[in-house]
Amino acid sequence: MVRSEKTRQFIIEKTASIFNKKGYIGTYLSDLTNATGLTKGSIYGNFKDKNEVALEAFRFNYKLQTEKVLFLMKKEKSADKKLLAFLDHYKNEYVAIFKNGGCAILNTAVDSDDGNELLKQEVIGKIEDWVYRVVTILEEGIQQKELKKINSLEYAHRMIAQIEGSILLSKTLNQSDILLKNIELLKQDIELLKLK
Amino acid sequence: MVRSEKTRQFIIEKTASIFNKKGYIGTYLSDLTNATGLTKGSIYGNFKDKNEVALEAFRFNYKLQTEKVLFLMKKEKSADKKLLAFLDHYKNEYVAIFKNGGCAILNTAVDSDDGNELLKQEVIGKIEDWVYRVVTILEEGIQQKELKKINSLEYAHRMIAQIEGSILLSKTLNQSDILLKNIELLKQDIELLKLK
DNA sequence: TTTTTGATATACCTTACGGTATATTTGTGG
DNA sequence: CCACAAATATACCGTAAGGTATATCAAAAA
Repeated sequence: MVRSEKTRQFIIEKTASIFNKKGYIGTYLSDLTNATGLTKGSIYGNFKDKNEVALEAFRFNYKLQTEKVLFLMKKEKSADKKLLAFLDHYKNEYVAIFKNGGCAILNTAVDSDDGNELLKQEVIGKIEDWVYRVVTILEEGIQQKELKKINSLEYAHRMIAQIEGSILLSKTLNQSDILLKNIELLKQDIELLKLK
Repeated sequence: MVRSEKTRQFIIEKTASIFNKKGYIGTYLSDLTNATGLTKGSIYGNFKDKNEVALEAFRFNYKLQTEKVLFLMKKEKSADKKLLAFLDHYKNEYVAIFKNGGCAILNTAVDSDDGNELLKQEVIGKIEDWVYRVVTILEEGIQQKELKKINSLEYAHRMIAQIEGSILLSKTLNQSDILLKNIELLKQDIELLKLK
């Protein structure tokens, strides 16, 4: 019981970045055995199929990227501080994110857009979570008279789009300043949202 | 001479959207033969390998997406009109783009980020072209006293990031209004740039 | 019309993919 | 410390991937 759960976790940890870099089809079982040092038998003893590994790998990558920032955001009390903490996260963590293959949501969304329906639904859910989280912060900020009245859903969509697009450009062109500058601009936007 | 060029073009046309949807590794030779009705022998008589087909397919997809809008932009004289025409393009063509598998730059950038170096260099070049084009329009507009003075490279990066991110969100969530709204916001930004 | 050349199809090769049945090993409760 | 259950490794399967050598066919030149 304990042993199998450990191996399962071990496999996920060791293969998550590979899935993020090479995608579902591009990651072969041989990649999984090489990365873990385990055999196919062992992997299939812990997972139903490659799809299940890929799904858990995505969940792991997502958690890896969000756990820290969610903690930091919870510590902040005001809406603007929460949002600024969120944006700062990319400034502080983009090197690690890039080393891990880039934003898991971006990669998996594109990768699963044709074909892997399970993975696609999972990534849709995560994006919706993300949008919901930003919207909630904005709404609370508006209600607390901390922020100007805006359409918070539209604002969230725009912000997230800009972040994802910036990651794409920065990573592809290998120019981290694009991401850093755009994050800075988003932070300025937040400042302009503040009431007092 | 003429015949082979025709077949080559035929193969590219028939397979371009498949590559855009399924990616390089995910598109099999069987997809190519099925889509064209030709045999592997015929395909390999016209292309060195799958990589070459993928490269030409990307070039075709890129051209398909940009040819029309470049023509429309050239017709406009002022910088702001050129940029608005460019933005309107997404409003008018997103259905066709989505049907073709989405933005070829976005898909190919993510797809080739690990592994396919040739394709990656090609997509980098196209993004740089795109950035350069926007920067040139902005610079000319500034020089002609049509637009306010801004850092045109940063402006271009932000604009492109927002477009790509919006396409990603819209396509993944199947909510075209996200793209449409963000294009509208970008158009408003352009209006604010105008001196007149 | 025949010849020749370029284009396409056929048949085949090697490799390795995802997956599974079975044997072996390892850790743990009695 | 032994027996048993759970976990891992071994050995194998069918399929299809990318690619190629060769045969056939079609079109244009002689």
